[in-house]
Amino acid sequence: MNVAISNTSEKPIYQQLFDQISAQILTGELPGGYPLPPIRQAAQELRISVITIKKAWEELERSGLITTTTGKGCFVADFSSEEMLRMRNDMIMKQMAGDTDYYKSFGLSLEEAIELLKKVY
Amino acid sequence: MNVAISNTSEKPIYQQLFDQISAQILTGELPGGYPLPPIRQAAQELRISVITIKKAWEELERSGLITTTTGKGCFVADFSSEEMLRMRNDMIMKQMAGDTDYYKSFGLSLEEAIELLKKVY
DNA sequence: TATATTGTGCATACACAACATACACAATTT
DNA sequence: AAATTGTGTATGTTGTGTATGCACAATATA
Repeated sequence: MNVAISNTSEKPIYQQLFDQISAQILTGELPGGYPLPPIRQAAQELRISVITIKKAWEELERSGLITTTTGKGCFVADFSSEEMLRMRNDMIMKQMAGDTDYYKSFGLSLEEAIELLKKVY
Repeated sequence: MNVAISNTSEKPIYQQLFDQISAQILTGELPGGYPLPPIRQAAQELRISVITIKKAWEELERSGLITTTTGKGCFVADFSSEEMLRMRNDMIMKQMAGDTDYYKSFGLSLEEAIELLKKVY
């Protein structure tokens, strides 16, 4: 497991975990069937509580990205390349829709948004 | 004052106020010298507490967008068109930088980002 | 100077993130 | 079959930050 959490971030730790792992799953970095580390081990490695790990894992399962079985563990779900690409773009566009609301409130046009995007990307 | 607050939003009320009013100032919708409504009046209109208004106004002053004087009121600061445009783009780009971090975590390229942006804008 | 109007400060209620610990279930070993 | 180990789960507690009401201080104006 390769994640980095920031205690100074304004985002909750469990959401940081969810964001990073869901990205790794949908980019294929974590293949289908891959076993996530046991929550105790993950908690110890990241120096955080078991419950915070569990909350992140819960969100991942709710999104259908992993399957979890008591006594066995948590495993990355299986997807085709097409499914993964579609899910990735869906997640990004959903986020983007909220982001652009903010830009639009300043009267920013699509062309201006693209220009600024090129600058910061 | 023309603002709409959502109690179901995940964003704090004071931040919703800050976002909307700062946008109205930097787009020229609220001209320099324009008097913001007294916090009591604003609180009554929006059905929220005086303190929440005050917190939003505080952030606006901290950003240099308004000046506030006890006993007198709060007034929109004076800016040239160039200053306003620059401040607007700065605020948007600052926000955009955080937004793109999320996109990049999915391995999204600039070209892909622009394509998706066109779809959702 | 008196009075009304404005912003400010303080103590509190509430929601949620994060925590330590104890529990229940499943797989493996003996 | 029973014990043991490993897994996720549930309970209760603490801390941080949003939002609140009410009393106070400073300013404007008559």
